[in-house]
Amino acid sequence: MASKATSIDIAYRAGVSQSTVSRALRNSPLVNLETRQRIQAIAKELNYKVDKNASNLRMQNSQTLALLICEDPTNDESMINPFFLSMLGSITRATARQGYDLLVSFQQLSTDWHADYEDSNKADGIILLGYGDYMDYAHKLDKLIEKNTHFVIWGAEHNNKAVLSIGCDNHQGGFVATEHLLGLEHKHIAFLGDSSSRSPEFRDRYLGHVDALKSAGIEADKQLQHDAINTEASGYNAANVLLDSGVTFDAIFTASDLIAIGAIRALKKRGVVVPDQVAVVGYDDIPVASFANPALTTIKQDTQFAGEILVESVLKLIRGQEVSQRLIKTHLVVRSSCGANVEDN
Amino acid sequence: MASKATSIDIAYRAGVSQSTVSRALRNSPLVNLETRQRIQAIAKELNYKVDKNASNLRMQNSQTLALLICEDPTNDESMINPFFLSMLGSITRATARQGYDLLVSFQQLSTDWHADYEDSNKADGIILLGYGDYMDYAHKLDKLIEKNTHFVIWGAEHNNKAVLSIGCDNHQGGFVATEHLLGLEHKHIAFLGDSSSRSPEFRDRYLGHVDALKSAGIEADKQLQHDAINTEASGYNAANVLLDSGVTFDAIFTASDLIAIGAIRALKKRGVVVPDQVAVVGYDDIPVASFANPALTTIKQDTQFAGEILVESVLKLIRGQEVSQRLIKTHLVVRSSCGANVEDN
DNA sequence: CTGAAAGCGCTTACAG
DNA sequence: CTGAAAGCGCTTACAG
Repeated sequence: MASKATSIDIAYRAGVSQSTVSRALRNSPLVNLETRQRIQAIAKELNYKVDKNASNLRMQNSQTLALLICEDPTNDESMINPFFLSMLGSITRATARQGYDLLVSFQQLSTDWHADYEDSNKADGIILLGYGDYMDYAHKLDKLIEKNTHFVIWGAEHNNKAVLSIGCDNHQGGFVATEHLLGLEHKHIAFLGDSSSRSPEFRDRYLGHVDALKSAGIEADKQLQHDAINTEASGYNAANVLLDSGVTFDAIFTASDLIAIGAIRALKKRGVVVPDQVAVVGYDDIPVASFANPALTTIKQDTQFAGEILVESVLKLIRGQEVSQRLIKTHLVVRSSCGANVEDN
Repeated sequence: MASKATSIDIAYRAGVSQSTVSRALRNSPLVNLETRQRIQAIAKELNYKVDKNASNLRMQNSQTLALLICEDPTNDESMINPFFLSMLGSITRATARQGYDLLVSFQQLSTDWHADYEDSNKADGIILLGYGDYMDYAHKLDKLIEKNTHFVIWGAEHNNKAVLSIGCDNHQGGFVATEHLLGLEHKHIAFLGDSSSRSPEFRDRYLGHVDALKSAGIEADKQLQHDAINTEASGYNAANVLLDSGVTFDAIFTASDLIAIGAIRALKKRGVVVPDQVAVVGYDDIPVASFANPALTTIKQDTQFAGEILVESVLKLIRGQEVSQRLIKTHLVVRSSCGANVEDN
């Protein structure tokens, strides 16, 4: 095949200048309608596509967004957080809908970020997805701010007010989940998940949990909270620690579905029946949740909507428009692991 | 912040020409070592990054690969095939390791492809991931070939020999799965999944299944095969059709894990105990497989390795090197749904 | 409405 | 070892 057609080739065939071709292809009203259509027809015939590198270089933008997914270093390579994957899907679609391309990259928190996408003019803005330990990369965010990078981060509100974060209302999610368990007459509700400021999202879910208890006149018992990171194995371990502690509990609210699934495995292994003896509520509504046994009652985050807001927000940032923090409402998905419903599965 | 530093800024500070800066930054031995280091230090200080648009325009390549994930139009938006997601992870990593960036896009089979990535110089090559109906996009592939695009497609070997495909050995996978069930004394093994040429991967799994039966002296019974596409719902329906048919069977081999999970749900609903009354083996080893109840015995495709081969292959294509079709071996993962193992869960 | 020209920020052949 | 210069393929201000 001959090498790619350029605007000069079209100009030659159309008998006009290259400038006119460029204008016509961008559908400029400056160009005579007839000429414009003729040029567009030739472009189509030659299978011409504007060279993005040339165009971007000239326009000084890239019409591209970068998505950085920062994984927990503890997760093994193949096991990507399913929640992120769901977000990835909706972000990709939202980006495409806005006429942008999406550069995707997975980053270990430990390693140096290739966050130079914007520096090298490969992307106009960056979306950060991370569930991990915020402390570890706080200084990296500072660097981004310093460099005046356009970026949004998914998750809890950040200490640094210059960081724009979009996230689900974790406090509300924790509140609703616990409220649901309380409504089912559970009094001793354990919480499995990190409650420190190192995991702001988990912490907010915990605080929502505590507030729901408080509303019911129950004081949160620190003995019923055990740390866990977002993996099945960690949930399994935390549940065992809880069981070994000998403290009485009739329900568990976990900071994530993965933790819940691990906890259920631990309970089963000890012969504890879910939900009859212990009710379990998870968080995220990952695909596995509905296939778990029993099917997991959980808090659903609307990833579809979240992806749209995330993309819309970076775009606003890029355009210099006003943007603000935003909390997305979550909602409860009742299945059978909480004992409220034994229809499914 | 001041606008981005360019090589001219560095040249000015270093008291050399812009050409020398460019050479120094690419670490050319042509530049005096000392000068080179001085220039690199200044670049670092200024936080300089080569402008990719300018560089790519000049070099006529983009150091970028595009990944097109073509979904089944039947799947709802949020439910992306988990197997693809796993591939996405490994492809992203393999791409990064090779110093390339990855542009990701989801495409409905129905709509027109934005497969103009390479045309517009945004990507040097394309990786196509699709589990769907090959017929539907055969002519789109023809167009890609015609345009001399560098692309690899994941999946079964393609009729058109000009198409480079990399895939797992579906025939072997089907053979091994069936062999395993036969070894467990199952004689009446049903197959759930499309066996037509419209789904070449499913068809190959079916053919492997048939050959394994043949090796055991069993003639495949067409009454035991029912079509299903790659969704849980379709598996559920197919299993019901099978149950309604009244034909005897003691095991089911499904063309995918999602189908298996749907089938198990149908069996449970009818009071059929898995694996005691009917053994089930799936295909893919998606994350859900190990959490299913009972945990799913399945055929694992090594997505890590597959991603690497895929990336390596497009890269070779781009460099004009020799590449050939390639089949990746699969292996059996024994869990409890086949009755061979009741340890887990 | 159209064309000639400048320039986006690089890389590299050419000349020294 | 270094510099001046051309050129990658566009977009757009300027002049007509």
